Amino acid sequence: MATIQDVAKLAGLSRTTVSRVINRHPYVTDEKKRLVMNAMEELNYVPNSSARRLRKQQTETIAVYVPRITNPFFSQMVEVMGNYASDRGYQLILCQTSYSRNQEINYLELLKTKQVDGLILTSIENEWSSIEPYMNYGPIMLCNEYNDQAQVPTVYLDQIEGAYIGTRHLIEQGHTRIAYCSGDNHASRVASDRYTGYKKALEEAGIVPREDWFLTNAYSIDDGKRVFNDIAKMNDRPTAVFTGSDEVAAGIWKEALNHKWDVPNHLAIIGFDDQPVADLIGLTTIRQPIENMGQQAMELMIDSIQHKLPSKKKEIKLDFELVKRRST
Amino acid sequence: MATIQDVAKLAGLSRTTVSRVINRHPYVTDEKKRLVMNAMEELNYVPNSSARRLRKQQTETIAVYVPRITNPFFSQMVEVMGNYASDRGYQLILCQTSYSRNQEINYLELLKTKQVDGLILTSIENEWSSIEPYMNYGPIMLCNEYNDQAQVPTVYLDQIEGAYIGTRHLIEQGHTRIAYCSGDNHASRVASDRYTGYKKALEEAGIVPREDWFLTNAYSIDDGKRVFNDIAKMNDRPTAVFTGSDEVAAGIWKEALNHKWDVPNHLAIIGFDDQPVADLIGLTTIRQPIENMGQQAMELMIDSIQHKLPSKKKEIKLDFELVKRRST
DNA sequence: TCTATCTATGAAAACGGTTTCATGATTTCG
DNA sequence: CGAAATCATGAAACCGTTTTCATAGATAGA
Repeated sequence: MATIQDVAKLAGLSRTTVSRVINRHPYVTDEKKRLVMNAMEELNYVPNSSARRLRKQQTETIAVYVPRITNPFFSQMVEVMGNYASDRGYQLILCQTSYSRNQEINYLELLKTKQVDGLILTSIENEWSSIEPYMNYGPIMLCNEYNDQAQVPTVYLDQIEGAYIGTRHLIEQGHTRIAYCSGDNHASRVASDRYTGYKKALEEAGIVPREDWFLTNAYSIDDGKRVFNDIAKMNDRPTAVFTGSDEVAAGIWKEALNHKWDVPNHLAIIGFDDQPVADLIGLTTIRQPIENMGQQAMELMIDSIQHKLPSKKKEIKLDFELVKRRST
Repeated sequence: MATIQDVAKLAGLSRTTVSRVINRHPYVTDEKKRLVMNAMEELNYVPNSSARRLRKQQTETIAVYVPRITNPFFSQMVEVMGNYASDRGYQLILCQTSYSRNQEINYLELLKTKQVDGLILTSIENEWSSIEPYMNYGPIMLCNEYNDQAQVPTVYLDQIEGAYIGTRHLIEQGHTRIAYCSGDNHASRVASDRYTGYKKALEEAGIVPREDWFLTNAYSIDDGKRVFNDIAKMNDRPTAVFTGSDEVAAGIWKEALNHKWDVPNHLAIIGFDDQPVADLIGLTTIRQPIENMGQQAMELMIDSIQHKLPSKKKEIKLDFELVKRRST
């Protein structure tokens, strides 16, 4: 591999001048510039990025944390983030925490060892106090997830509102017996806020939330199937169910079909996210503006890296949209 | 940030000895080792990865190319690759080519500039001759995609066989009027081989493939919907359709339902991949062992980086499985 | 015309590690 | 007991850039 030294020699100039050409510094005559360009071309030279990183103390790489990339919500997020980063000359390192606290902490070392310039968390597994110390080593941002203690830029949706909209919709459809079904991540405000929004809608309508219709630990299609069976076994059943994701909703519906239940007449189901599958099967759902979120977060991150902005709380709140289909 | 020099000073030793401790070299007394450990602890020291990369000439990072991460086939692939890489201490850089030749070439520079130790291609947009020169800069591997000219390790499935199995299944169900529907990437053998397999099954059964039932450019759910409408408009219609992905199949089915067609009686549909959505909607499909492929590819890649194996053709062929559901 | 500023270039330092080489102490072995 | 091998450590070179500093010529302003 040719080095900058080789180029300098061939061009009959110093390393410094070659470097100036590469980095588009002023004060290089056109003639020398041409000499350097030709030499680079001839040697098929490209600057070594490790050396560059070391000297410039920056990596042009950003880490994005997701629980699992196979979750369509997160893969959509990563898609837009990756494309936007690429447009601005940044690489994206994918960190899958697999819902594991340890894995999350492991990956945080990336920032400390200067393998990335900054990181974007789309979910949090640990208490914020475990994450905060890493803020010394580079910018950290939240996207989707949010946290009261975190003094960092945050692009998010008001999940209270999202759940409220969904639950209200069910109430407007005439339901009063509405179950609630979600994942439960204690370090995450997303889950608790949704429950708050759900209760708010119920209470406004004079309905008392029932403990036995509070179903947790549901993330996947399979979890949805299990949830359906739990509901089917109840003596006193709900007529509608609010879910925390389209996958779970799809699982419930699928299993309901297996048991010859009619959706929405025997059970109305509302999903969350508006993933492609929701349109496919006709699921009413609450759309999250994923593209918008992902792009804004990445934009903010790159800006704060490039302008070395001090980290501070800055909230960007986006809006939900109810998408009515035939499951409600 | 503390450097190795700071640690050395605090421990009263040389940089060399500190480096030895970090890298678990032999020939360091337990006492000095302890001194170094304490100093590192006290200074909250971690080695700077850029410096390390520069000196060791390796990055412990691998690039994975996919067309789009939102395609569930590829997100599953990336999930297992990412997890396996992480287990072995490697990072994964995600490169989305967006089906663009330019974008693919852009990303290839990553290898040349030594930002990654190697790269795994799950699809190819350019002619192999455009990619080959980059083999000088580090190991390249194929996973899923394959190419006759590429003298590189390849983990793949025999797509002729996959399409053959699917088409045979349709024939065994009594169909003789079978349409073919897929994407069309000319640089990829996946597409052409599938068509070969399809024709092989037809010809064995004495059926002549029909040009007007050869439908291309189908990748997404929306494409599937379009394809259905194309079929519906035909005067002389097929009774079954072979598709190149579960998404496309799902789109066809969805649109068929909209038009009150009965699947499989009016139109039998077979998908490809066996993604979660296939189980959800009851789609017959051809399962690809994605986890297995991804893991084997990543394993091969890391081994060849660590043992500096010379790049050569080495084919690992895995098998398909037909999953029968109610769409056929 | 003289000085201040701007332009153009290169030598050397710096980034923060790892590896090579040299050296002395200690152990092993014939 | 002497030579060879092994153990333990540090100085210095090295990885390949960018940045700082120094220098000199050209230009502008007074």
